[in-house]
Amino acid sequence: MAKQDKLTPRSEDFNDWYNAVVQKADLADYGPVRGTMIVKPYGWALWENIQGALDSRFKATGVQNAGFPMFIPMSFLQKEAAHVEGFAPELAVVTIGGGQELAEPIVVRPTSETMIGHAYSNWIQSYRDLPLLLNMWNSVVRWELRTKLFLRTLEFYWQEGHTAHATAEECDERTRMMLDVYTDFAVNEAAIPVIPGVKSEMERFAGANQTLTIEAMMGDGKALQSGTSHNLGENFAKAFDIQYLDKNNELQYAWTTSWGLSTRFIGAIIMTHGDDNGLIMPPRLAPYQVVIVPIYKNEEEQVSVLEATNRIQQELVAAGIRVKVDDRENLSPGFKFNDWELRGVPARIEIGPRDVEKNSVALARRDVPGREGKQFVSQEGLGQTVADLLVEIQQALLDRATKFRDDNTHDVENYDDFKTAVSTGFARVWWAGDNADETRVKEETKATIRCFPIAQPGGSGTCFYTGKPADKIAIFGRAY
RNA sequence: CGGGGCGUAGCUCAGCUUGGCAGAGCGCUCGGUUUGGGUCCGAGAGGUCGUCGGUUCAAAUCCGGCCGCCCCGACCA
Repeated sequence: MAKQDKLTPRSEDFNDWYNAVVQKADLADYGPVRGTMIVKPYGWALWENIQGALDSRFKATGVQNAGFPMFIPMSFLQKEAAHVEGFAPELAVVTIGGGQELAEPIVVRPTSETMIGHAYSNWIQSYRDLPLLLNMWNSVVRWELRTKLFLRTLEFYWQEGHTAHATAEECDERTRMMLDVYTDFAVNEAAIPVIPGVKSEMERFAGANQTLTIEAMMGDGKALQSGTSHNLGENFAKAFDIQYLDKNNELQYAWTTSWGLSTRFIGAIIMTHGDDNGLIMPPRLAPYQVVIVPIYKNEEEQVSVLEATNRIQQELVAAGIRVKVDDRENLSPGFKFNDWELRGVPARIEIGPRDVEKNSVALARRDVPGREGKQFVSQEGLGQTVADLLVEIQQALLDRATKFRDDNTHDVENYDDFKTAVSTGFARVWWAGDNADETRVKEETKATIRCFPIAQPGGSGTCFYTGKPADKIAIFGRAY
């Protein structure tokens, strides 16, 4: 195996790097229908860890999981004007069932607000029925024209939460609460320093009064919307007649929210942390946190090395660490090192005859390549040593990503500087433009308002584009 | 849907200009060898050359239709 084709360096062709890494790291493959994706076990394991981290957070806020049909009557979509207008171009529609032409076409859900609206209008009669807090883990279908593994496929996996409330205040609070959940998850589980903020009117979800988002910067400086939380106001309640009697026996419309995070987030992890050697998984979400590579020349060494390997594996498992032992025959250790680096396993333990003799192991960290990242440590207390290292790696990834984002985010005051800024990253600007201005900026620079950050500096300034007085700052960037 | 590129082994591709036995590297299987940063040797398996038609004694190769995929644009979690 003299030379196996290497990854295209990220700096050379980020897109090519991404496509190669997704497939070579065994996360996913293309499905037979254009734009569809097969998620492979390693990729799905990552998704399961994402699900676990989110699900427990949802439940901690009182949310329960449920399942709803993937088939939605076409007429449901049409009940909310903005909603149908937004989704009509990308619907998959079933017109034949069981060999018979259907009386009414059935839509494969692109999202479930309408199905939820239907159910909630039946379930909600009284203020005592509120709040109603449900979530579902499912897949949805949107007929996208241009697709890319994890980032945009015809079908994708996600969770969609749907809540109904008695008051506008509670609704608002829940919208914000779920944004905070996503932010906490992204920062503390995925080590991705997202910017929580408010979407502009143009980027708002079809049918929402307000869309909140977490925006992340990828390794090429482009933005990725990584999770969203929508305040739907009374829009869907009015369209689906979700009404309840309040304490004064007066009929009121409910206030609803919806919020989602998809397998797109896997793309965010890949593009935030990966390097020229492949993936780097954040330890808290990594399917395998440590890989052990045993090294031996002959049978005698094999026996003692594997004995030590098993013992160490058990100790690490007992310490709550997710461990993979690579006992594949006929593959050299060097090959395995590269292989697991490509797959992004955060830490690697090498055990050879010399280690058995000296009661040590070689411990390498994925985020620091080469010799610098490798150290020889005692087998004594290895569980704790590794656990500590994983915490350190998690923090280092967050620090590095934060620095990268900050280094590539620029405060600008004029259009020329703006264009320079968005060619490599984000521009942070005072903004007082309208939709037409935003459209023009997009046409001229490909950059859009990613969000108005929740954390506003206060005060006021001058809009870089219109020259008008502005009271809020916006983050602009080119987006996936 | 507009512009460009491409369909040959599981993957990456050569062969096509000038028609004449279906190829290489990687991967896979078997045997041996090796193993502390992408081991080496040997033997194998594997293809209706996207598809339909045309030209020809003869088509992966020339001509036409269709289908599909990739990249760039418009649309998007």
